[in-house]
Amino acid sequence: MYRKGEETRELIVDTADRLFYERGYEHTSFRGIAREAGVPSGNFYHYFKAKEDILQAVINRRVEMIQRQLDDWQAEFPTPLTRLKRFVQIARNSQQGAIQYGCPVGTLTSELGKERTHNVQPSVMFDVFINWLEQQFLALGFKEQSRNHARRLLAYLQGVIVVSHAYHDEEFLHQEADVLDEWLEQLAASGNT
Amino acid sequence: MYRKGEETRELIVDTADRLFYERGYEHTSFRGIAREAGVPSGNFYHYFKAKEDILQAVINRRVEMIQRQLDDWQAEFPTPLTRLKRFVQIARNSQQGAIQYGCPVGTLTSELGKERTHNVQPSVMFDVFINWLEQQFLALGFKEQSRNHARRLLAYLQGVIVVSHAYHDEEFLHQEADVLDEWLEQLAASGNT
DNA sequence: GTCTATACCTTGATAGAC
DNA sequence: GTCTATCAAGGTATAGAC
Repeated sequence: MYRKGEETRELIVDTADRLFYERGYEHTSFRGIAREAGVPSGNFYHYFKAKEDILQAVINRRVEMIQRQLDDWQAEFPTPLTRLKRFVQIARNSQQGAIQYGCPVGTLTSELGKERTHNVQPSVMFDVFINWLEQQFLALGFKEQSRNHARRLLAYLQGVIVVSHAYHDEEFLHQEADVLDEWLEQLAASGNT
Repeated sequence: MYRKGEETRELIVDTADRLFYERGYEHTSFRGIAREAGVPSGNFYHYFKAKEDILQAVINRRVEMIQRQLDDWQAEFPTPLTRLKRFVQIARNSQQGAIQYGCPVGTLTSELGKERTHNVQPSVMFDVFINWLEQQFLALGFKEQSRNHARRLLAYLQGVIVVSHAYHDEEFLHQEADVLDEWLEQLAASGNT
């Protein structure tokens, strides 16, 4: 049963999520979110008493969406290799966003990592990916190396997006996604034996 | 012949460089730089008429320092392979900074890449690295693939630093530096034949 | 729950005395 | 060249009428 209040709250988190991605956290103001969402800034503090609370809500929202996406892929793709390839496919699909704004998770994590004062843990977004990737490598037959493979795959993709974003270079993004696909196929072949 | 003014200007750029790294560009204020440098904020505008001018000065300074470093390595290490390995060594040496604040070049590039209004090009810092790395791969016998190898090496290292920074994990940084060293040795062996 | 008005602070930037 | 005083704008945050 949704009241008006819940809808307003969701609208605020939606808008904040988008603006944090497009402008960065520091560069996004309370008033900016309020303006963009069409919510009077005074009304804001009924839902979030500090800017950091919105940040936490945005991170929670992203974690949920990522987990939902990964669960869907788990059901949709039959083998670990096809699932891992679907993960790499993220880069190709989100090319517009990645080229223009970088990775939503990576850029926010990098930005917040500089601050020592706040209490949020942006790395939980990475955790969801790494845990899921680890499961795929375990299913491929890897043991204690699975987590390393998972982190390496995530790290490589992060680096590729950082460089592609810096140069606004779609071609490099696609090219390296192909390289990753090849690497996964070789790894899958060696892991099964 | 250095006047007092030149020294003050250098002090400002030094301080801004450090604070942009430790806090990020948006999170660093004019007054913050002035306070930290011990220069009255009013005096500031004698040297830089806008915040973006300091940013440009900091980027120029970093490009010069990177180029000087790479020139030194070019003279100090006799073979392309040892030079490439020295590049990877950056990650191991700068572990404290990389773990705490991320890569000075990567984080600034990611942050500024979101903004569409300013006129600075942070990717020039990447250019210096990529051009130098490309020369090393060319010297190893690679042809048109050299630039790709250079970008891939840089991208991988960027990604590793992003993940290490997110988790404050020195171990992953060292481990992946070892992996990169191995990759370089294999590549060098295949390139010479 | 909603919205206006506003308090209080810091920001980037300037004018002008020394 | 140096420094104080100050500006307008925008930041986070709050009080209180509806």
